[in-house]
Amino acid sequence: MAEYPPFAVTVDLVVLTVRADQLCVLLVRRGIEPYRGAWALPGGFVGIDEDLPAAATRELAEETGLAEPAGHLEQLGTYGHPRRDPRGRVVTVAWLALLPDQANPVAGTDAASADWLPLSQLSPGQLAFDHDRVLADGVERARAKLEYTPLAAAFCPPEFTVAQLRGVYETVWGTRLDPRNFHRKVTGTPGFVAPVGRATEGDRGRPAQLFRRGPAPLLHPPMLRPDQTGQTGS
Amino acid sequence: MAEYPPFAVTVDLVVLTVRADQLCVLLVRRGIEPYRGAWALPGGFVGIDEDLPAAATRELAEETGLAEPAGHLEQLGTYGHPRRDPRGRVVTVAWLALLPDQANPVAGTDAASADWLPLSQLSPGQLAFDHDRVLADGVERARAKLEYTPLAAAFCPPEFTVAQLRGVYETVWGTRLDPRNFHRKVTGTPGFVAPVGRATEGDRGRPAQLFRRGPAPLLHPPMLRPDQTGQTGS
DNA sequence: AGCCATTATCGTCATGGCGACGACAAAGGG
DNA sequence: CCCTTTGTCGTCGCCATGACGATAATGGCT
Repeated sequence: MAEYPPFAVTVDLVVLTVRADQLCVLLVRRGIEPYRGAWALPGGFVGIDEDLPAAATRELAEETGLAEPAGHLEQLGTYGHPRRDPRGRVVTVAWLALLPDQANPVAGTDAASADWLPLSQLSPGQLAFDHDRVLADGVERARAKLEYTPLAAAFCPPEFTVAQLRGVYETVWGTRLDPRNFHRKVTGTPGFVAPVGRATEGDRGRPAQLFRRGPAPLLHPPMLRPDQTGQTGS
Repeated sequence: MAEYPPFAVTVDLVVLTVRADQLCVLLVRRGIEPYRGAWALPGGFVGIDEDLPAAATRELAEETGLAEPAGHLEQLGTYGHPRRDPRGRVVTVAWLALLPDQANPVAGTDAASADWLPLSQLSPGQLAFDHDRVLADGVERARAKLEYTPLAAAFCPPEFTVAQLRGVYETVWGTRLDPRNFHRKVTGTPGFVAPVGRATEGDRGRPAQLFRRGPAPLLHPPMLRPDQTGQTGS
């Protein structure tokens, strides 16, 4: 194999969460060159005997301090432009993680500091390497997957209300959804959510029923995103 | 960079086409170890200065003799189990290609012979490396994408009839679709297909209108797959 | 030529999901 | 005790869809 071009292989993570009605991404501030001082997606090199999902899970645990008990992790795509890293030929396998807002301490295991940044505060060209595009692809994937999978629940704690779930959709899609129709849709789609039997207490307004993720892997029919065709004036 | 584990990076192609009412995949017979004599997905090593999409396009051109004029090519996923290749640590970026049945000569640029094989004739464990799984993922992706994209047209020549398009769906999904409802759906979804203005001649039955691919990147609403819960007699 | 098989295309009708919205239930705060 | 807030259930009309029937336009056959 020595006759073939040697590559370095890394994993990078697009870790998304919803907190305070904002879609946020986990970013680290780079402590070394290149792009020293810039924000970047968390990630690292894959060990020579390490499987790719294992590397992604390991990095996620290192950066967030949790072993993905809840949430969701899937492969997003691979990016390998010859000059994406000035140090040499690095191919990175990007992963998308959706996590509930667990107020992670995000203790930087590495020297770099990490933090949740709202997507609305990020401007293009702000991230190191090609991470702007990776992040954009991840967000796009997340938005699309909310339509036809029950993955919105990955942003919620194990038990959640219909309103919390609706809040996830509204935040990720940037739209408003009718509470009554949303309630009908969620509770009416088989396998989307499963009732716990208990209700919230202590909040404002009428207590809400608690639910868990249902067993359905896909939403049939899908959750429809409202008409996004701008045109404010009807 | 020499301090980081060296990987070999390859691209592998899942090239699908529809011919004779069969979903077929382009496979090559391996001429060297490992897996000598076994069928495998076409692919090869990525050049040290070569971009990943460029490598995929190059391999596709080498194996099929065409520069992807029609059809569709997208990244499928990356597979990198530490022992997927006995020769060493090889990470492969798999790509999915959908092509019209152009009766490609499939002149083996490499010494290996290549051919179209119907999926129905393949049994699990028949392909080299982890290509069984890569192929399964590719087919699954293709089936899913027919639902919400106009990509079925990628299996057709530049100009095609509604019936040809329906045949693609029926073959890839393994179902039957009502010709009248399908016609209404296809011609009624904006941007799915664009009428050419001419019609076929010389075939059996009434001449059919010719269409081209429309500009829509997504199908709204999606093409629904018939209830697959049918317990067939088998 | 005439009939028929074949394929393409248009219509009709009932059903079901969804958007818009009204109504009621169940809590807390003044 | 009323009012506000939030959750849940119902109703109505529209539209896309599945299940057909009907008609149009060809080729093949006798």
